[in-house]
Amino acid sequence: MAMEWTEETIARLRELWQQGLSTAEIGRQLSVTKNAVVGKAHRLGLQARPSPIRRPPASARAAESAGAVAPTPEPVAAAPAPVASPVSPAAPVAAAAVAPQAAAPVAPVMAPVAPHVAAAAPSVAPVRQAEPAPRASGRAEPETVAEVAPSPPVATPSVSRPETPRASLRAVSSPAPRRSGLSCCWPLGDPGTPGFHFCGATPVPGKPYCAEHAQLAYVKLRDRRDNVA
DNA sequence: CCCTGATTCGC
DNA sequence: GCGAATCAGG
Repeated sequence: MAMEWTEETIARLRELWQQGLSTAEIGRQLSVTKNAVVGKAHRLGLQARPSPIRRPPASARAAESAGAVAPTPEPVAAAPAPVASPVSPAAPVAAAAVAPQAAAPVAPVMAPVAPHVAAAAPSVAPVRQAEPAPRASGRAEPETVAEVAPSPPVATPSVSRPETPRASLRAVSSPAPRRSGLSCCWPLGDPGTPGFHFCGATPVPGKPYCAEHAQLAYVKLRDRRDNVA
């Protein structure tokens, strides 16, 4: 079954994507695979993030496998093309925001809406709710940044919810790019069931959620490998 | 191994 | 349009 990309879902995708969450993380929150997220992001024309890899152009591989003839490599007027880095002209910002997983040395903190540029800068708030165990296990915590997660209003209606009532941190002054402007896209109910719907309340400016759900949405939690869905 | 994101291509 | 499969780098 193909995912039904509703306006709300797309809004969430956009929001999460822009927050700099990994595709996999976004996928978890949306209950789709990272592939779906990436694929959709592309189709939506969302700005590509610094890719860890570079792949040879399709044309190159196609030509190579298609008989290895390649009589006319460059159809256009020469122009050796400087190539260099495939990075977009908007480099300054993007470049500064690489490696989200190499971010915060210790406690990830909040930074709810901060563009992942800010997230990459460990210099943010000193963290008051210091997490005792940095999970010291060899490698550094990949899950950093501002991990936001809907306390599973989605899914798992039949199972219990071991939710820790640890809500805090509300997103306040944050110059997030205004989007939404329509209705709160906080999911309510079980996706796929008749009762499922989105909140629909008036969102706070700059966020896709209403005031109440924004508080729920921007809660930091460090590991949610597989709750939800 | 784990992770990441990008692209391809059958559906 | 969708996303699994695949690729490729860290």
